[in-house]
Amino acid sequence: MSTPAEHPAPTPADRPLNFIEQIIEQDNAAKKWGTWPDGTPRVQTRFPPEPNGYLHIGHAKSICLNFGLAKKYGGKFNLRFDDTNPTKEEQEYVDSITNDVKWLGGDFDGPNGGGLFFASDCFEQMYNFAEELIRKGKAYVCELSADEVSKRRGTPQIPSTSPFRDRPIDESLRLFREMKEGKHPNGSMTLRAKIDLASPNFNLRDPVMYRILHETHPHTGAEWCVYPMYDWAHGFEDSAEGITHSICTLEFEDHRPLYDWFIDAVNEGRTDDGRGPWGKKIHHSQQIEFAKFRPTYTILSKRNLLKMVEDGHVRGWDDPRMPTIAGLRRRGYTPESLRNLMEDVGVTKVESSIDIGRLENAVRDHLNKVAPRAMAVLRPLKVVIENWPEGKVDMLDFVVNPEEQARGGSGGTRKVPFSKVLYIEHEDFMEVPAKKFFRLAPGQEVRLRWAYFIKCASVVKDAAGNITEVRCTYDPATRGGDAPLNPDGTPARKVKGTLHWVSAEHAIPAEVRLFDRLFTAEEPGKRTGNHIDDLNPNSLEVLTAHIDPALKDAKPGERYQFERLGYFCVDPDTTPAKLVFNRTVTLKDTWAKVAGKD
RNA sequence: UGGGGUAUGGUGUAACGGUAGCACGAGUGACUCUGACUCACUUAGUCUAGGUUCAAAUCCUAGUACCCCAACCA
Repeated sequence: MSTPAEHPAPTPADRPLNFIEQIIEQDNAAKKWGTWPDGTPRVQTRFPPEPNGYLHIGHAKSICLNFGLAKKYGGKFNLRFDDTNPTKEEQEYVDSITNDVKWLGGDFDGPNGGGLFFASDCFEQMYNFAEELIRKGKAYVCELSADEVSKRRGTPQIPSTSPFRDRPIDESLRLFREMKEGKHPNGSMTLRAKIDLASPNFNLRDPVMYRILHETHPHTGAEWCVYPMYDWAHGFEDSAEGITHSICTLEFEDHRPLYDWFIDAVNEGRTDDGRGPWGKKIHHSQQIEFAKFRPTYTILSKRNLLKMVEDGHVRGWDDPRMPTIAGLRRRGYTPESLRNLMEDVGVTKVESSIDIGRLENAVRDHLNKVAPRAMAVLRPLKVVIENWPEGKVDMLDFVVNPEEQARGGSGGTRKVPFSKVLYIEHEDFMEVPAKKFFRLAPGQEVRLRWAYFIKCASVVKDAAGNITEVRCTYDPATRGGDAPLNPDGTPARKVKGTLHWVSAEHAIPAEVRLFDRLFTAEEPGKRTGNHIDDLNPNSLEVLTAHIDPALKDAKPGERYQFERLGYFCVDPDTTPAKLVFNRTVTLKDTWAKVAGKD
């Protein structure tokens, strides 16, 4: 199995608090948000994706952050679809997002879960609040087209204008109702908040609250033809769900005044006890912004990811080369490794980029602990053991997880067949060995992992001079891979190199997909403005490997370490007739570094 | 140009007027039946210029660099 042991994600209590935790702890100390029935200070967070694409590694940070906070402070975490724009949203995305959030551990319906929500469930209420704002003189229907609004936008110094700004309340109310009833075409009018047309913050220059969209919505069907804009809707969704800390990314920083303005506008004239002309005050959560997760050699904008899929640069949203959660999962990443990484990079307001190598390290780290080992040869070189009897098969003990063994566990063993004809990795042999190359070479002795010491006797080449076969002898006294012992118990001789191998007649074929990064530039598109120019033409290499027969019935999603090669995950393309593996990541390769220097 | 943000080793992050620390990377070595893992050591930093102070990454002043904002997207 791919996960023999459950490794809880670390919750380092000794780690210094990040700035959001500091805010929360101050709030908790002041009981700013009240308490849960059991007396714990209330903390409620949410992850609010728009269902217009697949989730990616950047979203993973937000999910881990928001869920992590709810868990740490005994609060609740909501999953909420911010589905206010039916022109872009689809059920497929709702499904994939729900799945990905759960997979990552964003347990919105577990013990720290507040539940699953849709912004569209609040449409009725939001609409009523919008009418209230009109009646309070804080919103008006504007009949400017998008183009005209743009033209009248002004500059930082010159205010925007709208000839409809001072239209009578009754007229706005009538028109807004007509908008809702479908009496006006798309784009003919909008509801705008009456804030400040001269504000240096353009978000406050009478932002649009509602636009007309005669469109079917994945969640509400044909019920509505007016849809709320993000700024108007978002604070309400938070309010309705009782969110305490509304965490978003940095680019929303100058939307915060608007976020607050809308809630304050509704609360104007309302009272705590609800005895006033407008009723009871609504909950006003606190927006907090943090910096995105930005890995190198990666694009993350949904638009560009969608284009990669549509233009066929990858095989789909879940292509193992994609930075999507679905892609990473298929590639073999574990939720634990992603959570650990997010914990590791921390939370700040500094726009920083994360070396993509840290992702690779994170998954190596976790898989090293949990992945069972196996042997597989990617690029075979035939080895014939000259002094091995024809037809003889030796079943040797193979330790399934040496890491577990090192930690005091059994590690488990299983049998692996050894016979006269073997395959080793082609690059593990050099006819003229380089400096410090302590693998197989003429006259040189190496260990075959868990098997025997072998020594290279001769090399067979084809007409073109390519090495086709290496002939070796084995030492029967080294069975199991241990050196013969001196009388005092010390090894009689040492070999520097240990190679992985498979028995040619027993090994089974499997398709193995080797991935490299999708882009060759640290910041794709920086050079030419188009990330496609930085695509790595060699991001996928497919070959047929010879693998340990014990993996014959491996199931999609299972993860293994192919010893000395890397971590591999069984791909869903696997059928009973054909195994397919994805290489998640290679092992660290110090030799490659050394060899590369010469 | 107006508004909103952010600057600490190569990277990510701590230090909240009092010894600039941690992690990753990199380098060296040890160990090793995975050139993996593990372990040890080394490496290298407060954007600039002034000022306040016994003492400044931290406070003040003036700069500089980078990011975001003028969708009926979120």
